[in-house]
Amino acid sequence: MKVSREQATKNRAHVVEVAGAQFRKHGFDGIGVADLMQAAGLTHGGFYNNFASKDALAAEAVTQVFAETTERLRQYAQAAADRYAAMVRFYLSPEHRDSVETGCAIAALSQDAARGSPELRAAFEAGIAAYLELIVELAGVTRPRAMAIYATMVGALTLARTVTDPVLSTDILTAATDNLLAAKDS
Amino acid sequence: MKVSREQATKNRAHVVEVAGAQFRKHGFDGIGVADLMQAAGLTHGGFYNNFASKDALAAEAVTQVFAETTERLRQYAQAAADRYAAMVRFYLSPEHRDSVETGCAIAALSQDAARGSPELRAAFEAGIAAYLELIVELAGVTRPRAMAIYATMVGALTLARTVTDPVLSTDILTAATDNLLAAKDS
DNA sequence: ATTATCTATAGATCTATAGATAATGC
DNA sequence: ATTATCTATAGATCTATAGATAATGC
Repeated sequence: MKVSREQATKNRAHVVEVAGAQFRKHGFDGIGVADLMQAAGLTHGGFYNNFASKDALAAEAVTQVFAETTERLRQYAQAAADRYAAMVRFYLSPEHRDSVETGCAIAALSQDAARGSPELRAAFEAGIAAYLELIVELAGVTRPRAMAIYATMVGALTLARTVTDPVLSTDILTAATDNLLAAKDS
Repeated sequence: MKVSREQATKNRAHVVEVAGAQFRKHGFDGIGVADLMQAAGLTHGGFYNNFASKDALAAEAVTQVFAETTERLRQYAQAAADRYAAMVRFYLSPEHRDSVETGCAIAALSQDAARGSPELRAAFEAGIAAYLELIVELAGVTRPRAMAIYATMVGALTLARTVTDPVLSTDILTAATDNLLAAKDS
């Protein structure tokens, strides 16, 4: 049953990748180690050879998710004429709302993270800092303004995912988008 | 061990009250029925005479929390000269940030709620609708603008609670407050 | 020989229920 | 007699570990 060292490294990375999606989808407490490993095609016993604990995996998965999502957003926005508008529209799109498992870690997990371990919170804090840098860079705004923009995007996506009425949900996304685009530097 | 019907009614209400605080503090999955009942001064076996399930209690507690928090915000803002500014400053105060268990249900639990039962989500949806009405009333803004204001407040509070650096946390609250006050009707 | 992965399980949860108990309220 | 609350427990989780297995890589 043993695999090559190279394959083992790939397996480990795959567990982190799967965990990033599963945690966002189900929440940190909504998915167990055994189910995570099964989703990655492994048995749960092997987990602790690769990770010190479920919490350590969570911190690692969150770091990975931030790296992926900020890079994706950067690529997308940099190709657009109006980078600020592209960023806002991308973040507040119905597609992002309907794709929790591949979307923003903050919008999916930050409330649980705030109750989490120092390690987990540190991973989020680093991700938030990088995200703010990205907004400053893409939108050409001040750091305080980037904070307000980020807050509006996170809050709107969170609200849009909480309500069940599709009209209200879309209205929230549209309202936040319109307000952000109308007042870029306010 | 039996108590009067009157006392039983009080006990039930007390469980809902305690649950509202404990759920906000620990998350829906972070506190069990036995611990909730113990915090209310009862044993966990009696729980199911009063509630159909833990989820039913969650929906009831959330409804109660929204009623309390919106009423408190209304009272506070209506006594101020600038109701809009009072509302924003109240919501984005360090005191609110540091009082998860008595604060806004959305900022504490909405991400878990989005993964929850239809009953739970319905309780949140009604609370959100009432909150938007309150903002429209207090701030005298349009409904779309109320959505953007609410989104900014929820997102900023969520971010401020996620980071561990107290300076960054306060900066986020201040940035969101300043932006909202500078652009009330944008 | 080393080690990546497996099976199996310990120990500690959790939700929900069954049945006993004892005070209320007809 | 009714019923609010209690004790005790069933059954299903969950995290983490112990020890076995078998393929890699010296």
